[in-house]
Amino acid sequence: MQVDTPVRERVMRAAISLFAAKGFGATSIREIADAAGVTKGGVYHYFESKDDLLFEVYTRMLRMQTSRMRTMADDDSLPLPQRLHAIVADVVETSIANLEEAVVFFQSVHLLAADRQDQVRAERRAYQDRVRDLVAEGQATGVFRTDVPADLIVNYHLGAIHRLGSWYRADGPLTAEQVGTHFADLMLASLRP
Amino acid sequence: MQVDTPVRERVMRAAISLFAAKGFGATSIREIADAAGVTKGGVYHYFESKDDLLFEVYTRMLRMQTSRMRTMADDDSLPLPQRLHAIVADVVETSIANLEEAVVFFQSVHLLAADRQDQVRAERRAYQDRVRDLVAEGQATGVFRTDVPADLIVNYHLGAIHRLGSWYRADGPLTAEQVGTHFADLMLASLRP
Amino acid sequence: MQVDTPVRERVMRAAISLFAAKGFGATSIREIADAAGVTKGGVYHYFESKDDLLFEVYTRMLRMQTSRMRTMADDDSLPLPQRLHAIVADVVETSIANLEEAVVFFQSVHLLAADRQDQVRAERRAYQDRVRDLVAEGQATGVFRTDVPADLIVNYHLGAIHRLGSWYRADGPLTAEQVGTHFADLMLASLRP
Amino acid sequence: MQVDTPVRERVMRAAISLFAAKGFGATSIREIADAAGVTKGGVYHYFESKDDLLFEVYTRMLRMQTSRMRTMADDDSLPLPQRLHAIVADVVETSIANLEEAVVFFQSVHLLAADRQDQVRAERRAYQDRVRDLVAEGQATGVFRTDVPADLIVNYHLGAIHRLGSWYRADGPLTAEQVGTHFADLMLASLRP
DNA sequence: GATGAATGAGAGTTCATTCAT
DNA sequence: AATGAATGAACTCTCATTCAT
Repeated sequence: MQVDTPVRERVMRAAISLFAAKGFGATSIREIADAAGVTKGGVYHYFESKDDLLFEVYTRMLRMQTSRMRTMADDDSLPLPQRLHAIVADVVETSIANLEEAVVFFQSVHLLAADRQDQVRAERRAYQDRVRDLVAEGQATGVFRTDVPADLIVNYHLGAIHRLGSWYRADGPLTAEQVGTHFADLMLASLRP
Repeated sequence: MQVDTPVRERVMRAAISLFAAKGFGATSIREIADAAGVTKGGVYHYFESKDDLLFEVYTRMLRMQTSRMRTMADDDSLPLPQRLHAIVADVVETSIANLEEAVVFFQSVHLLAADRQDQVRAERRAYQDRVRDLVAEGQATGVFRTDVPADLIVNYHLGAIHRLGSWYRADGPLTAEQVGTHFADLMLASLRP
Repeated sequence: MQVDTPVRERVMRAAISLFAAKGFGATSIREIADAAGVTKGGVYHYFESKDDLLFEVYTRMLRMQTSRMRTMADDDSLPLPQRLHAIVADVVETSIANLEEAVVFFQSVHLLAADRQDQVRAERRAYQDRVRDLVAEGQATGVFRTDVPADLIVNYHLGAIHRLGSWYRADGPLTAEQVGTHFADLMLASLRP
Repeated sequence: MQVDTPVRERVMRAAISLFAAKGFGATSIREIADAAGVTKGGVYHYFESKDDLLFEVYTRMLRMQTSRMRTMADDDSLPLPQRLHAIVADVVETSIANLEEAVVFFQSVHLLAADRQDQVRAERRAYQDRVRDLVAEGQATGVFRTDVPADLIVNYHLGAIHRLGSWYRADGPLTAEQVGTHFADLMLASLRP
C-alpha cells in the first residue's frame, strides 16, 4: 500500500465526492483530475486504474468499520444487548461521518471488477456474520425473540443503516449521535422476546 | 427469451434483467437488443432513449405500489397497527415478486434524466409521507412510541425494505410471504410504546 | 412524370420549406412526413427517395426559369440591352416569388446524387451560356464594354442574383419588382462601354 | 497530406478541403481523420466537436477579411471611389487565395450551432455595414448614383463575390488579380451617377 | 393508397488507458 | 513526478429505406 502524499489524498477525495454526487460510471478521470487540480496523467501516476480508486473506498470503509465492530463485539465487559446497541450506534455514526464514502459504498459495488467485487462481498459477509452471531447468541440466551431468523434480523437492520446516505443530511434536524441512538433503540426494541 | 411475446414487452424485460444484473450504466443498448432478439434500431422503434427504458421501470413500480398502499392506508375497517402491518407485508411481497425491478429501482434513480429524477423522487416522497402520517397518527393516539421521530422511523423501516434486492434469493429458505410477515413484525415490535 | 395529387404536392411543399429552413441534410423524412400530415411510408409512396424530392426542386425551377429566359432572349422585337434588362428583372422576380426553392437551389446542389448533379449543372450551364451569348453579342455590336470577358460578366451578375435568398425578405422595404428593376439597372450600367 | 506539419493544422486543412468538396454535413469525422492521417480520437484531442472545426473556418476568414477591409476603408489618403475599388479587388483576391474556405463560408453558415451562427452573422453584418457606409458616403457627396438604395447595392456586389467559389478555377484563364480588377471595375461602373 | 414495424449502416462523441518525454 | 498527445473501442442515437399487410 502506497503512502499517502497530499496530492494522492486530494485525488482520492475528489474521486469520492464525484462518485457520490454523480455515480462511478458517470464520473470521468478527466473530471477527477480537474477537481483535484492535476492532469489525467497525474491521476494515473497515483492510481493504476479508475477501478483502483473505487476499490480503495471499499478498503478504507470496510477496514475501519470492521475493526471498530470487532472491538466492541469482543468486549465482554458489557451485556450483549448493550454491546449490540453500541455497535449499531457506532456504525451509524461512522457512516454519517463518512457519508460520501457510504453513498458510494452501497451504490457502486456492482461496478467493481469481478474479483474485487467478490473480495468486498466476502468481507462484508464476514461483518454480517459476526453481527448475526451476536443476535443468535442473544436468542440462545433468551434475551432476544426467537420467532424471527437471526439472518433476516441482521439483513433487516443493516439494510436500514445502508440506506442512510439516501436521506440523511448534515444540515437536517438530527445529529449523527441522535440518529445512532434512535436506530439502536429501534433495533433493540424490535428484538424484545 | 420467448419469440412470441410482443416485441416491446420483450425489450422491456430484457432491459430490466440486464439493468438489475449489471447496472444501468454498464448495460448497452446493444446487449438489450441482443437479449430481446431484435436489432438496436428495433429498440429505438419502441423507446425513444435508454433513459425511457429506465423511466418506465419507475413508472410501473411506483404506480403499482403506491396504489396498493393507498388502498390499505385508507381502509378504516382495521385498527391502525394492523393496517401498517398489512402495508409493510404487502410492499415486501410485491417487491419480491418484482425483485429485478426493485433492484433497479433503488440502484439507478440517480442515473435518470434530471427532470424525471425529480418526478420520481416527488412520487416516492408522497409515498413516504403517507406512511409517515400513519405512524404519526399512531403516536398521537398512543399506540406507538413517541420518543423517536416519525420521519426517522419511516426512513428506517422503508430503508430496510429497499435493501431486499441485495440479499433475498427466490431459492433461499424463506418465501415472500414469510419475509413480509417477519418484516412487519419487526417494525411493529420496534414501535411499541 | 407523375401527375400531382394534392397529397403529393403537400409533401413537396413541406420538403421545400424544411430544406430551405434547415438544409437538406438536416431534414429527415420523418419531419417532412409530419409537416405534410402523412406517415413516412406515405412519403415513399409518392417519391422514391429523399434525393428525388430534392431533384424535383431543381427540375421545376430550371425548367421554368430557362423557358422564360429563352422566350425573352429570342424576342427580336426589343433592342438587346432592353432584352437583357427584362431577362434579369424577370429572373429576379421569379426567384423571389419562389424564394424557398431558390434558397434550396443554391445551397444544396452538391448534395444531389452525382449523376443528377451533372444533369443540373449542365442545364444551369446552358442557361448561363445563352445569357453569355447575349452579352457577347452586345460587345460585338458595340453596345457593351469589351474590356471585361463576357463569361466573367455573366458569372458576376448571375452570382449576385443567386444570393438573393440570403438577404431578401418579403416583409422588407422593397418589392420583388423593385429589386428586379434595380438589379437590371445595375447590370446594364456596369456594361456601358 | 504532409506528415511533418503539426497535427492540428493537418486536421484543419483536411476538414476544410472535405467540407468544400462534399459539404459539411456530408463529411464525417472519420473521413477527416483518415485524410489527416490520425484517428478519430486524435481529431477530438484538438477540436471539441465537428462544429468547432467549422467555426474555426469562419473565425479565420472573418478576422482576416474584416481587418483588411477596415484598414483600407479608413485610409483617407485615397478618394472614396478608389478606396472602394481597392477594397473589392482585395476581398476578391483573398477569397480566391483561400477558395476552399470561401466555399465553405457561404455554403455552411446555416449548419453552425445556433449561437455561433448568430455571432458569425453579426460580424458579417458589421462588415457589410461598413461597406454600405462607404457607398452611402459616395451617394451623399454625389460621386455615386442615388436612385438605388445603398443596402441593395452592397448586397448585390458582395453577393457576386460570394459566389466566386462556384465558378472560379485556379487553372482557368484569369488570375486572382485580374478577377479582382474586373469585379471592382464592374462595381464602380454600375455606381456612376 | 397508405401504414408502421423493423433493419443496418453509420454518425458524432466519450473515455480509460498508454507512452514518450 | 508529471504531462499531454494519441489511441481504439465502445457508446447512444439517427435515419433512409424496405416490406408485409
